[in-house]
Amino acid sequence: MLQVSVLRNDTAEVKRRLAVKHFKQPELVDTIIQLDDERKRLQAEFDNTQSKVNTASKEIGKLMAQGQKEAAETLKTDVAGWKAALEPLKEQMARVEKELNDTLVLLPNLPGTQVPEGRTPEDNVVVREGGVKPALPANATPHWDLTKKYNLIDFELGNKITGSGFPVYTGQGAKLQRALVQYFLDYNTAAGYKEYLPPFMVNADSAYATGQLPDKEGQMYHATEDDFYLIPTAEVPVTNVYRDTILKEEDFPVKMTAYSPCFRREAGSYGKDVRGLNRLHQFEKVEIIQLVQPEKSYDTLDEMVLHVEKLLQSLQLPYRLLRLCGGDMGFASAITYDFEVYSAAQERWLEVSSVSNFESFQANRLKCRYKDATGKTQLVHTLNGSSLALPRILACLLENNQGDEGILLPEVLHGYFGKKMVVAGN
RNA sequence: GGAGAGAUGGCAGAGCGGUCGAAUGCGGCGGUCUUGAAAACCGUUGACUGUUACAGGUCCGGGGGUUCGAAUCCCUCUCUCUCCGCCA
Repeated sequence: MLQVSVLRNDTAEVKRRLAVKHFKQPELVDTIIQLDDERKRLQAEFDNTQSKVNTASKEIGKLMAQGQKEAAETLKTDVAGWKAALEPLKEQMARVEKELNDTLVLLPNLPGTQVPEGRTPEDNVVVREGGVKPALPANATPHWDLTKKYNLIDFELGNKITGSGFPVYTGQGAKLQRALVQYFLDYNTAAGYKEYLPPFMVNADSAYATGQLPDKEGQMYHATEDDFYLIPTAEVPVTNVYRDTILKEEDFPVKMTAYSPCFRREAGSYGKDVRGLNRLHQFEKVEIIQLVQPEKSYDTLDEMVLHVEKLLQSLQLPYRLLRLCGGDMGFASAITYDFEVYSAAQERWLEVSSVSNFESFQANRLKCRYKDATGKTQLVHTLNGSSLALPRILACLLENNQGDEGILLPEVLHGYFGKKMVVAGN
């Protein structure tokens, strides 16, 4: 959520930047400022009256102590009049504040100046590519056949137990998942990220604080009996570690990493996008999160991008780095980089990581602040990224490394997996 | 699930319905002293809102009520702790 002060400071610039995100209702900016003016006016009026009540109440106390009953009674009559005036003011304030807040949450974060114009994924900018695409024979096997051939994943069994999009990993497949999670976590903690194992369900306050509510309500599974939401990413519970806190300078940088399963309803998805491991309702992911001072957040963003890039390099997968255009970015993000890996048998790029700087947008809802050197409290900047989402990494590892003997894994995984190759059998 | 106790400032811990945004201790910050440090002593130290600045307003787990006035009384919800039961 943006701060009203930002909107007031340079209204025209705010509208220009909202246009980059293809925000349809720039007039809401003016509405918000008007509502905020109204809020202040009502607050001032309310405060003045309340002040009279408070002063008079103290006076009554003194008069009672001195035994001046009748003077006290007179004052009580005055107070009753002021209090009657407070009631409608209170109602108006509540109404205006709700409307202000409801409108404010409709505004997406402002895109940074580096964000390219554009509407669709085609408008994203390729920053750089790395790795080497493997030379596979024309009849290379897609991962959904490889998982069957090597008995790694049983999609039909998942259908029976739960439904489509809930695969069951078996044998070598399950072990490879575990190996990847462990490798990613070790890689992150070695870089100074503190490991968390968070709850996989959150309450509405937490979902609201990171921006899943009210924007993406329909994308989360909701346990209505207890009003809990299954997390769509570890970002939600882990970022909420610092909800309602005030940090000190020496607490920075706050670096956190967490593994979690992620649950997404993915309403509206279909076709080749959902084939095999491409898009699931439950998948595994390891996330990295940082909270930093505002002036450091763009350096931190670069650092996180590099961190993920090196991880991909260590897996020896061909990848590319994209800077997302305004139309393809998330609601809360000021700038987002995506990493895609090349799925050689499908001959398409698959997104495996998304690294974003939210600036103070999330922190404002989180109420996560810090005291700067001058003693002033101000909002922190939050950033996060995937390192990494497992299913598509797995898909690429299988497809790109397939051979007659089996699937040769990158060296970094040999220790974690216990052997070099995925081979036929169970 | 049953019975009881509790929720106060960074922490610990007081708080008769009015003079309580809140004693005291610890911690933090500033100073005196010291070659430096420690100790001791003095001062200072919550958040939000609002104002050019002051003033003012709100906040003692959340919500509601009684009262001229609530941290203090009543209702309710949530959470924590102790005991019992059940349980991976």
